[in-house]
Amino acid sequence: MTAAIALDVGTFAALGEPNRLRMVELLRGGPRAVGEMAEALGIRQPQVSKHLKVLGEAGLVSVEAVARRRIYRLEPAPFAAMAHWVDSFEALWSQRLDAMGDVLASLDDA
Amino acid sequence: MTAAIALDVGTFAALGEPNRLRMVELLRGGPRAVGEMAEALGIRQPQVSKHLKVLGEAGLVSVEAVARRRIYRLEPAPFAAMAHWVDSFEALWSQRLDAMGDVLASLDDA
DNA sequence: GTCAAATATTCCTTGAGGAGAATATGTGCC
DNA sequence: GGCACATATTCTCCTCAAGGAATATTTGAC
Repeated sequence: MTAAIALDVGTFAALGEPNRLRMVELLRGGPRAVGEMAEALGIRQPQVSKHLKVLGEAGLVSVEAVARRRIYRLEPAPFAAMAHWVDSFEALWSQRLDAMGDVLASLDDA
Repeated sequence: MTAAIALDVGTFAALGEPNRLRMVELLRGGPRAVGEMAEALGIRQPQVSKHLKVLGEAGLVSVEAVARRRIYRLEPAPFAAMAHWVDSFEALWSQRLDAMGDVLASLDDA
């Protein structure tokens, strides 16, 4: 029995800041060094480091030192936890999607 | 082709507050009036109303007036958007889960 | 060891947001 | 119309977090 990974509020709090969400979207394309992210996002390096610290404390990213650069990558666990959590809300929209299906069908007919 | 519902940072920001997350978890069990939520969570009514306002502005809840009470319920759309978004990260952990599968298998053996 | 590149940390200022208390608004009841 | 219940709004205080600028730290190159 896989103990469901607990979802932390901190995950949402960390992602609830625009620049941090952008950073996560960027890291979605693969690991990056701090400087690359700063340039790609048009944010000053210190801010990037600070946001990475927050993301790290939330467990969303991990670091690997390569030469004098630090490569950050997304950490799967919190995302898996989020997926599990939000999927448990599926009952919320599944019934409504039935009704919405009719609407979409009628649109397809047009 | 279903136009993917855009995920808003505000969704995370709204859920990134402990009491608001608790309120969402509570509403997960069905629609509730303000007073019920206040009592169930041990939060004063004005705070509940304020948090509901934030949740409403983020599109996470909707209201229905019944007599002199206001029934709040979860709104499916943002949760569906979150589910879609977080699922797009699946590639992140799917490979690692292969490796993790071996670990889990070895644990099962023990 | 010295210098330069890459990143982290500190200090400061400012603004946003949450809690508490009081009050306003709305709505049904008689 | 007046009253009581349910909810929303306002105000104040306070804490925290984000951005900017400067600086410290680490590490590689020579």
